Amino acid sequence: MKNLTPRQYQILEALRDFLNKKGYPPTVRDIQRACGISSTSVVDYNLKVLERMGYLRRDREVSRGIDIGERERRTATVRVPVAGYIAAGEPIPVPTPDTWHLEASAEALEVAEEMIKGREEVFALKVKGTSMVDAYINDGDVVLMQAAATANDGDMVAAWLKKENEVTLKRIYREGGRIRLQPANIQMSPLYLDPDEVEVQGRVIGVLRWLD
Amino acid sequence: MKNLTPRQYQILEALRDFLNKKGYPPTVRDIQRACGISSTSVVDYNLKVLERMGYLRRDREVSRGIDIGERERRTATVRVPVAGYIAAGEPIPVPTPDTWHLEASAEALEVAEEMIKGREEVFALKVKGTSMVDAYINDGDVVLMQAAATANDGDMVAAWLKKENEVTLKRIYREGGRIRLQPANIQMSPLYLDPDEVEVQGRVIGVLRWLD
DNA sequence: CCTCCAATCGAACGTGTGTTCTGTTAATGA
DNA sequence: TCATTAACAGAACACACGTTCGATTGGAGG
Repeated sequence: MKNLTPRQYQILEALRDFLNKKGYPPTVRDIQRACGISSTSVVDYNLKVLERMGYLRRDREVSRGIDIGERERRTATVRVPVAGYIAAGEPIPVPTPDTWHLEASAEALEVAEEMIKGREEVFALKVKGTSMVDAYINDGDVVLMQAAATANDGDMVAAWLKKENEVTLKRIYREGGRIRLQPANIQMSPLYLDPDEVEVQGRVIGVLRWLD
Repeated sequence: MKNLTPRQYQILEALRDFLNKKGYPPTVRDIQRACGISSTSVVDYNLKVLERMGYLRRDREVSRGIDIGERERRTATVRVPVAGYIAAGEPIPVPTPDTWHLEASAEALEVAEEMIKGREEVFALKVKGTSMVDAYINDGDVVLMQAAATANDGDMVAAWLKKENEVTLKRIYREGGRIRLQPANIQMSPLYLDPDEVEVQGRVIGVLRWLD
């Protein structure tokens, strides 16, 4: 996304503040006052820029006719079930459609919408052990996954290596009749395997780490 | 709560509809049109009644100054300013109270409350380069920091090494008159330094990583 | 019959508010 | 050096919009 100028950011902040506090959008002059701008035309000018950039929607000739996207107004957070642990020596516990909504008792995680970006069937796994360090993932980290049996070239996936009896997180590439698994750590060498030796268990969306 | 007359119910419905559709509240005349009422004063009259009954809040003399209480703003999510980049060769740009809500952060990040846990003065930095790999942090990751000039033993901190002219992320321990900086990677050896060679720039709260 | 009052209507008033127009300034590039 | 453009200032315009006021209607209660 494009960078905002300080003024644009300032106006967006003022907009959100006003909306939060009052419950309805500000007028051009409300924004002008909040930002210490000396002319309404400056506000109008920047609002037009922000609209062109997609940060908001305006209705012309309408007082307070500013609409910040739904995304920003509502709870931008999603509950993600924690399906279990991910470790080197065992396949990851991918939730099935049956178990998917039975997660009431199980653990869940509150994740910002920004992390998920509207994806469905997302779950989380806690990393056990240090076998993922070549993906810069440490013991105790949380991995966000999307259930998927297939993946596109370049996707970071959880791959079950049947022969080695081991799960690993690597970027996947199809090359000729083989599959290349590329570690995030570029100093490490890729793995070349036959398609029937690898089973994609899910796509890796992101990584979360807490430090206390 | 008391029963609504058909007219009041009708007006409330029109209000919600408009708000959902447009993103901002309607004017008196918008409601009038939507309800097929022939006078604005009728709308005004009924809005006053509804306000007295607590169904909404109005700001007088303000166009579209209607606030339905329904928009509950439970912030299970927190906006965190992105202060800039963190790289090996330069100190991190810690926001000062002046720049906190201003130009320094042209960007912001939506983060789940769970990540912050109520902490104040939290900001984010984008990692540039691979100098933090010994903390399992890769190029492009986002580090959540809490502004702090001091730290407790065991805290993960952003430490500015004056002699080396370099910032690093390590756990800090005071041992005797010296300071031990312990990499997250236990295979790497700790650094021992004099207190005046180290400047704590902030505490590391967490790490975020997106994979696309 | 009457009064009382909630609910509505139509019109008018004053100002809040989006918009536009004319300039000015600073930065950029040919 | 001049032309171009983004960003801003100040003033003015037109009308959208909240408010108010007088009048009417219809029902409830005496």
